[in-house]
Order: sequence, then structure tokens, then C-alpha cells
Amino acid sequence: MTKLLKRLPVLPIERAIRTISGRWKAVILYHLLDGPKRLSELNRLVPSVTQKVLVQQLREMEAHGLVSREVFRQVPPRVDYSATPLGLSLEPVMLALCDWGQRHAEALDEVDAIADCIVRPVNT
Amino acid sequence: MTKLLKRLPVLPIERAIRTISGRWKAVILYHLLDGPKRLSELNRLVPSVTQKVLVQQLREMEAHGLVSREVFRQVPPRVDYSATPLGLSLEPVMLALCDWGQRHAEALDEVDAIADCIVRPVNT
DNA sequence: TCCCATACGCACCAAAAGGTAAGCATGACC
DNA sequence: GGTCATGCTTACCTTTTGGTGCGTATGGGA
Repeated sequence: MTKLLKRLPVLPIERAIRTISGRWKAVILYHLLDGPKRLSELNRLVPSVTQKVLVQQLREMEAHGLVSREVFRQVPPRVDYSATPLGLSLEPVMLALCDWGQRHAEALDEVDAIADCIVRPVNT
Repeated sequence: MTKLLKRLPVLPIERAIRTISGRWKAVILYHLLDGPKRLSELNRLVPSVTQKVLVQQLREMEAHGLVSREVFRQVPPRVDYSATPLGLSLEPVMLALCDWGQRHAEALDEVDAIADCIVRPVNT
């Protein structure tokens, strides 16, 4: 675990960017915003990510306090990953990033392949 | 220039993160928020960045539409880099990231070495 | 016994990223 | 001629990142 805990930058913006900028991290966190997920679930939700990188990124987000990991004593093995309150507090930031990303695509005339910005399902 | 223009992700949030997550990019953009800067100026403002990486990141931000570059016909050579309107539109997002970064440092008890979040000087 | 689902870990590798240490070009000035 | 300031460019290198392709462990069920 200490191997994972790379020192974060001193500058707050660099720090924030560092915590969410690894491959698949934003996607992973997006899926954890609406509840705990098992590794296998996340793998099914994000088919293109390799298990190795998925575990790696989850472990890193855990080390940075965005994600918590709960191990159940059962077989088959069960481990739930959840967004921590700190991780959840990233939602508006992620939304801002997403809105801007869409704006950026429009500005560069690349709207053809741009996706939506629903970060968390609307609770009814 | 085509060598620099790496395809941006389809997902808006990944796209946004990709445009600002390179080394020194946030710092560079921060300095451009309050007006055009020459390469040498930026180098003095951010002494730790190497010229090679500075140029590289500026060129990439230019390719992504965040930064514009104006070449003057003079000697010594003069090139001004400015934040584009699109680049300027990142300011609130950067502020959100910065606020969150500070919050993150507090949450992890690492407030000792955290910096401020003044993104652009207050116009009086 | 085998197969299943789950959650990892490891060895290896290619590509990407960032950095060091040069070099070149320009015109102006001495 | 040399020096200056500026803005690059290049070669080389190290480190980091993300991926491929295995392997291991657990208990339950057939």
C-alpha cells in the first residue's frame, strides 16, 4: 500500500487533478457515485478496462481517500468498493469538468461523438 | 503540429481532464489567465519547468484551443501566449478543482503545505 | 475429482511523459 | 568579430503508465 501512496502535489489544483486523472478513474468514480460496486460489477460496467488497471486505480483512489473497500468473508470472494464522502464531494467538480468538456467539443467542432453529462441518476 | 494533436477522449469529463492534466499545465494556464505572457516570462514565473516541457505543453494547449500564440517579427524573437476565450472559460472549473484540492488536503490532514486558491487577480 | 465465480498478483513489455544538455536561428549592439 | 536575449529544436535518457497473458486462492456444487 505504501508503494501506491505517491506524494500528492502541494498545489491544490494539481492535487485535485492528480487524484482523478489516471486512466478510467473518472469513469470508475462515476459508477461508484450511485452506490457500492463489486470488482466484477465494475468490470461489466466498463468492459474495456483490464482487471489489473481497474484494481490498480481503485487501490490508488482508496489510498487518496476517494474510495473505501469492504472485504466480506465469503466465497466466492466479495469486495465492495464505495465512494467515500470525500469522493462524493467530487461530484459537482466532475459535473463542472463534464460540462466544460462538452463545451470544448462544441468549440472545436467535435460534437459528433460527445457523450452525455449525467453524473448521478436522479433520485425520484 | 499534427504530431501534437492527439485525439481527445469521447467522454466529456475525460476530455476536460486530458486538456489540463499534463505537467505544469494548470500552473501555466493560471498565469495566462491574467494576460498574455512570453515564454521567458513564463519561465521566470515558473522556474522549475524546463523550457522544453514548457514549450511542449503550450503547444499542446494551443492545439487543444486553450491557448493562442502570437509571433512578432522582431529581434530578439518575441512570442506571446494568451488564454483563448475557451481557455478562460476554464477558470471556474479550475477554481472548483482548487477548492476541492484544499478540501482534500484537509481531509487527509495534509494542510501544512497547501497553497492558496487565488486563480486570477482581483480587478480593482 | 472438476468446474464455477470472485478477487486478486506477477512478469513482461510498449508507449507515453518528463527531464537534461546541448544546439541553432535572428538582429542589435559593441 | 563577439555578446546578448529570445524562442525554439534535437538527441538521449529515465521514469511512469497502461496493457497482455498468465497464475493463485477460496468454498460450493455436480
